[in-house]
Amino acid sequence: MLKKRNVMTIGTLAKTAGVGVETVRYYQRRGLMSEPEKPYGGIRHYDEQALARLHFIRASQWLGFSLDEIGELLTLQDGAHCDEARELGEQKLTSVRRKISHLQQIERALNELVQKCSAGHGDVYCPLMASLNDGVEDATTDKHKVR
Amino acid sequence: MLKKRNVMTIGTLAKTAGVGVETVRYYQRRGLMSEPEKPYGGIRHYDEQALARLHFIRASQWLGFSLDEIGELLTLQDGAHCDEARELGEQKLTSVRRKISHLQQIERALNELVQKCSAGHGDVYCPLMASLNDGVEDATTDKHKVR
DNA sequence: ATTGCTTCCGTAGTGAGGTACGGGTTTAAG
DNA sequence: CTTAAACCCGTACCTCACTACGGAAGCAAT
Repeated sequence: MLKKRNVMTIGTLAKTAGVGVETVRYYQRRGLMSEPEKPYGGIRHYDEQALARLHFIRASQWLGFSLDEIGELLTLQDGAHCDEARELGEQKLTSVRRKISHLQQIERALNELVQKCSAGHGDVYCPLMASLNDGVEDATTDKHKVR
Repeated sequence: MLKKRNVMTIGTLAKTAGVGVETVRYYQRRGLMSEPEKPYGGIRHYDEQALARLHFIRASQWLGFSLDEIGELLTLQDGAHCDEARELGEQKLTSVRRKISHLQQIERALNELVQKCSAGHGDVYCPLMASLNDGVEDATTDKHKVR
């Protein structure tokens, strides 16, 4: 007797993977997961592959890939496209590094402003506000778009 | 004769500040800028204060403040609320630091994966893909929500 | 058999920060 | 005087990743 191992409903699948039912359905609509055929009049069941797919998606998301990019990664699943996968990884790495250095600039500027505020100053005057009014002295004088 | 210095239309104002006209109008709707009274049947004009306000908003945004937070900062404009402003700055600083360290974890994980891919490996197998399938070994074994 | 939780399915709403559209008025240039 | 820009205004739409809603039907326990 073949025990169909770990057959799950969508609810169980979602809970096991730590996502919401709606999220699974959303991934299906996005084409990131397939919808299993449903036995006539009944309820779809999901197996470990579906669970693995969900894990794949969440792991990729954690690395900063968007759902569109994850769709692309999924087409490289067979392991025969390592170069393409690495390329995507490298692009993401570059963008992560850009974000880090942008945030570090902000960190420096903000830290300086907060320090100045903390160092008690005499009168009715706030260094932080003053800087916001005059333009924050961007540490590297490097103009960045906000978005 | 008083020369009303630098009276601008919304278009000039926007261009000078480097934002779109629609953006200025959007800030007005959000209550971050006031709409000057318009001379009967005519076109509103904006002065240097409006421009300064726009600079304030962009500087604050650059530091990572949301438009809601900027609204709050703007109520502290008189310089008499330095403590509150500093408090907001410190909170933002904390959140910026959290983002940086999160991104640094990602940077480490992604870098490792990309390195492994680059180090030529024999057969049809991709270390990056394998990690996505098995779960990325999060450097600090610290579970993060993706959002 | 009745209650009550799931599932199924489509559609719509959220939040952030805008951007675009369309129709009507001004104003400046030629 | 005519035309082209620029302004006014409200409303709708955009991205991203979900999340919520509502009604019908299935399934599990009492």
